[in-house]
Amino acid sequence: MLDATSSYNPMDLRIPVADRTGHRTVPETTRRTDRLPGTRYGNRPTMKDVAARAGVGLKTVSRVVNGEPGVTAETERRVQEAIEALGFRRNDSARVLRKGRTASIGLVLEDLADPFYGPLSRAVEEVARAHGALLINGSSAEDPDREQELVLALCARRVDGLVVIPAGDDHRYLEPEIKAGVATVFVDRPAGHIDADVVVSDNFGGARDGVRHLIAHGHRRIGFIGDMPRIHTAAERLRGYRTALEDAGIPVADSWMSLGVTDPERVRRAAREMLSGPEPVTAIFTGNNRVTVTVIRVLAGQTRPVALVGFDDIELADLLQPGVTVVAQDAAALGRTAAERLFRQLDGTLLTPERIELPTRLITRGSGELPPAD
Amino acid sequence: MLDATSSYNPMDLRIPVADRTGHRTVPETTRRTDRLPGTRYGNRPTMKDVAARAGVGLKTVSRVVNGEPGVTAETERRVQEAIEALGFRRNDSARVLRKGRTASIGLVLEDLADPFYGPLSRAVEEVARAHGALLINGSSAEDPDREQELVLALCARRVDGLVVIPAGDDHRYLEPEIKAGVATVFVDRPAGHIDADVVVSDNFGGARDGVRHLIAHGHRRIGFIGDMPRIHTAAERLRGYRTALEDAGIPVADSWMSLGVTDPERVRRAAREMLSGPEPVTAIFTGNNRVTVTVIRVLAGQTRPVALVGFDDIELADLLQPGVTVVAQDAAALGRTAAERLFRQLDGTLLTPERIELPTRLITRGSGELPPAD
DNA sequence: TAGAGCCTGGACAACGTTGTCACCCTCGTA
DNA sequence: TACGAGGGTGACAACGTTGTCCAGGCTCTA
Repeated sequence: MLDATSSYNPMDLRIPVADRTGHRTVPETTRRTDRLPGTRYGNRPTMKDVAARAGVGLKTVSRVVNGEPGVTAETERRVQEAIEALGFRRNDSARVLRKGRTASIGLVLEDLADPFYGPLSRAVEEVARAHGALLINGSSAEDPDREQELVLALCARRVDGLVVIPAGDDHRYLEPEIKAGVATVFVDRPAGHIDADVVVSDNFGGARDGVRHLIAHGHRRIGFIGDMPRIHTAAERLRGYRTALEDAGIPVADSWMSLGVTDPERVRRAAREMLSGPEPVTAIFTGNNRVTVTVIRVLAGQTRPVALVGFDDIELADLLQPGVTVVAQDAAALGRTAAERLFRQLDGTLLTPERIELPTRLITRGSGELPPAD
Repeated sequence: MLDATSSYNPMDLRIPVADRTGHRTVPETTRRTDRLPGTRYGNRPTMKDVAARAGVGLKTVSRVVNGEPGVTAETERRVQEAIEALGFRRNDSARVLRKGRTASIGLVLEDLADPFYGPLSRAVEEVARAHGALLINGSSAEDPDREQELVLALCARRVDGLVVIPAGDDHRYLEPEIKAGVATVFVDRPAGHIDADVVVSDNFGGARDGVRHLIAHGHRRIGFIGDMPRIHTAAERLRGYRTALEDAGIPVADSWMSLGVTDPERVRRAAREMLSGPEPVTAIFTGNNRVTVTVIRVLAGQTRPVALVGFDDIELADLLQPGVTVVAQDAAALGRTAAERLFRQLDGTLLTPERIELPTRLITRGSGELPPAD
C-alpha cells in the first residue's frame, strides 16, 4: 500500500487492526528521515516573525489575528501590515494542539462514488460547515478492516466527531474512543455490539410496502435480489419481503430469492434464472440501486413484461418505459439528521443514544403496476 | 452561518475574503470560553501517562509507539501493556506540529452530490490512501468566495497539497501558499492568473465532435444549452459547438444558443423556445449532465423527434428510448491523474507546471443519430 | 496629589509529540 | 584492572499557538 519509492512519506496512517495505538509496524526501510529543520512548512512565517517585524510582542499578534480586544488601532495596523508583507497565515495545527478541538469531523462511508452516498456526504458537509467544521472523508469499500483502520486514523487526528456508515458488524473497538469523548453517529446501518446513536431508513417497512404493492397488483410469485444478509440493510429488506408474502399467505420459494449477489454479472444470471423454469416469477423486488439498474437491463431484453419495484430511487427512473416504481429513501435527510445529532452530542444537549428511523416513500411510475403475465 | 446558540464552537473556519490571515472577525458574542484545562480531548492519556505507568521515560514510549529500534523486548512489553490498559492513542495533532507534514490533502470541488464528482473524488481518495494521506473534502457550490474560503481554511490546516476544481477565475490568492510549498493541482478547469498544474478534459474537441456528429446526420439547425461562459468548461464546449458549425459553413443563429441557464425551469423554457418558432432546431447539444437530463424530459414530451447529444455520460442513458448519445469524459481518470501529479509535486519529481488534456469519447446510442425532422 | 481602576502590551508556560544528545551499563579486549 | 565500544534509555528543547498573569502608563476622582 505504501509507495516505498516515493519520497513523500508522511506519517503512516495505516493502522494494523490488532493494534489500537496508532503506531506503525511497517519495516524500517520504508521510512525517511525528517525534513531538515528550517524547511518545515516551506519556511512559513510564524507569529513570532510577524511580531518581530511589527515591533510588538507575540501575544499582540495573536490578539490581532484572533480579533481579540485590547489592541490600539495603530498597533493593529502595524501588525496587519507585517502579516500582509510576510504572507503570514495562522497554523491551525498548533492551534488545534493548544485548544483541544480540531473543528473537523470524519465521515466513513462505503463508496464516495456511489450515487446514494454523494447527497448524504454533501448533507453532512453542509451541517459541518454551519458549525464551522471541516469534513474528512474516507471510503471503506465495504471492508470491515478498512473501516476500522480509517476510523482509528481519524481518531488519532482527534476529529471532534465521527459519522460512520458501518461496513463491519462489531464496533467495540470504538468504545475507548467514545468514552474519551469522540462524538459518534452511525448512519444507514446500526452499530454492532455498542450503544450509540443510529440513524437509519425504515428498510423493513419500505421493502414490505414495496412487495405488498406488487401483491396488490395480483402478483403471487415475486423474486428478490439483494445484497449479503450480513449487511443490516439487506437483511431488513429481505425480512420486509418475507413478511409481506407471509402476511398474504404466500409461501416463499427458495428459488425466488437471490442473496449476496452484487456484481452485475451474477445479478443478471440470478434474474434470468428466476425468470425461467416451470414456475417463473412475474415480478421482482430489487434490494438496492445497483441491483435495480442491472435488473432493468435484463428486463429490457425480455419479451414478457415483468413487474419491478426497486429499493432506492434512481435518476431518470421516470423516463424509462415503463417508469420504474421504487421505494425511495432520502439520503440527504439521513446525512443531515446524523450530522445534526453529532453536533448536539458535541453541544452536550444530547445525552442518551437513540435510534432514529426515517420513513421511506413508495413512488409509483409504472413498472410496479404491471399485472402478472403468466 | 455560525450557529450562535450552539455550545460547540470550534475555531471559526470562515475566512473573510478580504483577509488572508485566517483570523476571525465575527462578533465577540458568538465566542465561548475555552474548555476547562484538563478536559481537553476528553482527558485522553498521553505518552507521559503511559511512561509513568510503565515506569519508563517519555521517549521510550515514543520509540515503542513508532516502532523505532533500540528498545528491549521486556521494556516494549511493559509499554504495550500500559498503552493497552490506558487506551492510549497517539495524538496526531501534536505529531503534525512537530513533523511539519499533515499527511492530508484537500479537495475542493463544486458539489459532492453531483454524480460527476463522486467518482472523481473517490479516485483522488484512492491515490491519497496509497500515499498514506487522508482526504479533506469541501464543496464550493460554484461560489468563488466560498472556494477561496475553503482553500484558505485548508491551507491554514497545513494540508500537504490541494486538488481544486475552481469555481472562480482568479487564483492569485494562492500564490503565497504555493510559494510556501503547498502542492496544487487544478482539475476540470484551469487556474486563473497563476501558473499551476492543470488536468482537464478536451472540452473543446469533445463538443466539436459531438456537434459534427449531428451535422453528419443531416442537421443544420442545432441548438446549444450550456452553463455560464465564465465557467471555463462551458466556454470551451460552446467554442467547440461554434467551430463545428463554422467548419461546416453553417451560420450560427443567436436564438439557437442558451447560455448561463442552469436551473431546470429555465432550461426547460430555453429548450421549448428553440423548438418552437418559424425555424425550430432539429437537434440539441447539451453542455453538461444536468442540462442533458432536463432536456431529455422536455424532448420526451415532444411529438416530433429531436436529435440530442449531451456532454457527460449519464446513468441508464442506454435504456431510454432512444438511447442517449453522449460525449463522455472520464471523471475517475481526471481525479487519478490530478492526484498522482500532486504527489509527484510532493516528491519533488515534478517541477514545471503542465497542462494535461484527457480525451473524451463519443458514445452513440440513438438520440444523436436521429435524422432531422422538418 | 495620591490612589483606584482601566487600557495596552508582553513574558511565560503549556498543549503532546519527536529529534538530539548525553548518560549509564555491559561486554570484550588490552 | 582499565578502557573503549556500543546498545539501551531518558532529559531536554523545539514545533507554533493560546491562556494566564503581571507591568506600566494613563485617566479619573476624592
